Amino acid sequence: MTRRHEQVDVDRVGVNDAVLHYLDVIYRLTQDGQPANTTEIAAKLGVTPSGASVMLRRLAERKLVELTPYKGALLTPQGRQIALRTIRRHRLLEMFLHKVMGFAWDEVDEHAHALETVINEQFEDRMDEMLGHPTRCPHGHLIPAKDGTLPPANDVPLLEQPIGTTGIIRCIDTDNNAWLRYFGEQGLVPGVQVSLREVAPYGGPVSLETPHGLVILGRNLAELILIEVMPPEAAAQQTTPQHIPSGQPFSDHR
Amino acid sequence: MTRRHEQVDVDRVGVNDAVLHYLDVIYRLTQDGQPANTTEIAAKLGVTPSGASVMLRRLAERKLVELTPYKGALLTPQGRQIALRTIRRHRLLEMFLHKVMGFAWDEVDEHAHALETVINEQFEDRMDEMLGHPTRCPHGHLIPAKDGTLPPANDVPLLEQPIGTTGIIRCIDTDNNAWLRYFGEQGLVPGVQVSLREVAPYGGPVSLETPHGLVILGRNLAELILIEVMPPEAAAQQTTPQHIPSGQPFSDHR
DNA sequence: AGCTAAATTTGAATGCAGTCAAATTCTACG
DNA sequence: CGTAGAATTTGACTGCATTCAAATTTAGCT
Repeated sequence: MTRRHEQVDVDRVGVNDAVLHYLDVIYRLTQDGQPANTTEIAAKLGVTPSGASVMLRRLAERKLVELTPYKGALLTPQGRQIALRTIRRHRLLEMFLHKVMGFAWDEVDEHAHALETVINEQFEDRMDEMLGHPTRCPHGHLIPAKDGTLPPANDVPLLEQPIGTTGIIRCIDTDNNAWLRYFGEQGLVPGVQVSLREVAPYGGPVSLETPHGLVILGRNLAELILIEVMPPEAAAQQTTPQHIPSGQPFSDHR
Repeated sequence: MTRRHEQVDVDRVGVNDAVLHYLDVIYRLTQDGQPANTTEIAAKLGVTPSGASVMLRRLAERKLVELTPYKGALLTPQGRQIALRTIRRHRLLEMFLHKVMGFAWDEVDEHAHALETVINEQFEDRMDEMLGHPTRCPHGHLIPAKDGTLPPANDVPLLEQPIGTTGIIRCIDTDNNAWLRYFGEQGLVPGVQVSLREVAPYGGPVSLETPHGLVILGRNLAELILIEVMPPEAAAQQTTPQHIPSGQPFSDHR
């Protein structure tokens, strides 16, 4: 009966599936620093705004969110801690589903979502161990450490770089599975080297050079690519990708 | 939106976590053909008998159990189908947790229980495939096939055999984790060859010969061992086990 | 500043799984 | 065969997440 010293006493009554999903969604919506508004939260969770409103009040009573009525919700440090734990589990699960079980990267989110609130610490740790303590999910999002800190990263949006920039794709920042599948088909996955060739004006398409050839992407998709910029010298010589994760990491199934 | 042709339309509204756990428990309690009584069901689920009583009425309304008030509950064919699906998922999960993730056989039930109502068909199929379509869980219980049939088996209780009988352990029929751990320590796991040496009278201890030597077990534990009897000729020569699953299938962890 | 439209909250209600206490039914035994 | 004690069900209630409809607040525009 000794109390384990986790950061937050998550086992306290009242932190259940629903609460975890709310905190998860609020975390994602507040990453820009702005409070998450009720309608957005409701939409992400597939409930009505009135339902979300009621639930937000409950979360505020439990000191998991800081709620300014009619304005929006931010996470308290406690709420953030719990959210980060769920997100850690979600992303570890995605990695596990992809690397160990061979699910495609556009399939893992659905499964991980169902499992993230159900697995326990032992399961979490075992996945982490099996995967060699990964720092990113298959899409490239950072996996929070157990203490709630995020590993360092210097990802920048590809489209915010000057023409001619070369870098390694670090993240495809979307949860749209159809788009993910398309990115995969184009060879645009984390670890692959890309160079920004051309950006057509007035929201027009974007030309990228990849090891597999030239790729033309709509602006909306290209915006989702985050890279780590390579210094020009390094960019000049190296042309092979080092990693090639993809929708199909193994060979024998699906 | 085409409707998949599963046996039972489980996706119909009203089959949720709680229902699945009830059906699972009722299935186990009615395997002897006798109706499961309310108090037993309640105890297995950790709820009060009154709560279970109410839920049983609901399950009867949904035609998942056949309820005779004050007598007990049996599963309808529909209910059995759904229960078997959950049990299949539970046992596949146990196998997965043990073989793929390296959990000890006394740890897998807890995790599998949490996950069994959450995973979907795709996940189930993927595990099945990865494991090579196993027919038994780590403890030796049969894994129902997708169509709800049980694979053939000729397991018999070791203690119902005459002294001198030799066989292969097929199942350790308990969900008591402490006992499972002890069985594992004694080398009494599915696949291992045992011979029944001696049964002390008046409920006394039982002596077994295993590849690792002589084991003395209490009657209550020995009763849980199911074997497949070997013909005497075969029993005479072969002394090495062929399988050796155990709490620790891998070498590099835990 | 006023007004309208959108966002948000409130209030009343629902469905579900559970509790407790009281009433009912069953069963086994003298 | 009657009755005590156990098992079971019923009834009234709770907590939670949800819904819908109505009320309220906010924000944008002229």
